[in-house]
Amino acid sequence: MEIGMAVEALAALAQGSRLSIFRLLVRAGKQGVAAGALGEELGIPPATLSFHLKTLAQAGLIKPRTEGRYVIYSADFAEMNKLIVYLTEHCCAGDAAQCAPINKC
Amino acid sequence: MEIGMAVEALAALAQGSRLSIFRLLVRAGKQGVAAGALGEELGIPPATLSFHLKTLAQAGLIKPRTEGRYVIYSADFAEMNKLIVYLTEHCCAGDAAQCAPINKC
DNA sequence: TCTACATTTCCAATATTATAGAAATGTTAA
DNA sequence: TTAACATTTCTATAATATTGGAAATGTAGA
Repeated sequence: MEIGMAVEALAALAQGSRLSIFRLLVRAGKQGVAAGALGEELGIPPATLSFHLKTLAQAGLIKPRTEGRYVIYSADFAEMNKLIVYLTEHCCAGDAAQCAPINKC
Repeated sequence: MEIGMAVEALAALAQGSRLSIFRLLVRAGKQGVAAGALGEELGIPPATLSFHLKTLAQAGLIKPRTEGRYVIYSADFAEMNKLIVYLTEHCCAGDAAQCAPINKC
């Protein structure tokens, strides 16, 4: 990952509604959740929701797929992991003893 | 971690200069780096640097300590790990088989 | 086709954030 | 105690992001 993409992903997550959307999708797993259900669950009006979903998708953190008239979004776990690696890499100049371990998802 | 702090930490990292500062401090480990050295290394003028360092410190991601007339900043690895846990927790509703593993720092 | 429904796009108002020069604060060494 | 240095605060300007109503687009079923 290069810095521009990392900044974009972090900016996408750095907003309350979007962070809630993303965490809900992380919890949901690969099967994903329809846009409408997200808006219902989180109390976000359609136009605002669409804006936030677009922002997260543009950042690569979530992926839409169409099923009939529904658009179903799911978290991109590989992209999430790339972001985490980007944040933590070269930690403590390689001296792992200085660093706390990170749990798996 | 609760959502307000997570948003604040992500917002702190969602900016090119600050992300570069943080990654440099992650690489440096516990010993940290003086403010001036960070500005020198990254080409950021003093007032701008101070603004960004304050933002990162306020978010809990870095900690300052004073040594003579230098202020030395270091990454807070525990806080970084809390943020990562917050992002990834409850992944795939507990079905770990769906999830890619996350590397240690 | 017509109607209902899901989602997105358009738009304008509002709020937040980044930038860096100049001045202020605090520390060290001569 | 004076001069040099490190860092922060003050300030104004410029740039960017958030919000949601209304209208548009696309899909499904009667």
